[in-house]
Amino acid sequence: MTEQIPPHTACFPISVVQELTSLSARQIRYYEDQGLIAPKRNHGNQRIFSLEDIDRCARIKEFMDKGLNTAGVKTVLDVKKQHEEETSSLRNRDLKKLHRYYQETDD
DNA sequence: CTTCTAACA
DNA sequence: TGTTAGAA
Repeated sequence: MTEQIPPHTACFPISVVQELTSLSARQIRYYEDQGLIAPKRNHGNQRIFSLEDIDRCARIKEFMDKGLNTAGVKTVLDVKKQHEEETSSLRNRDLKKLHRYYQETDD
């Protein structure tokens, strides 16, 4: 009865996002129009957000409050994503090095 | 009652 | 961005 909710599974209505992010429904829908978020829809065409979507909304709000427009937010988010991809690929290289090291060492 | 879209006093 | 009308 204490199962956790996978961050990527969408199951929250816009009202929950409003309470958790202090954003208005208007702003949340605007973010979607601008391509900043892509929440799923249920059979009634209502938006359903995942924890990742909500977290993204909160981060978008931070930048918007700092005066960035939607284009600026897109850029920042893209740069941040690229940085994460780079660091992960670097970790993979380190893992490959370790893998080689142990293959050469253990015999 | 809640959410959606579209439009504008 | 807020708000509102009308539909779902």
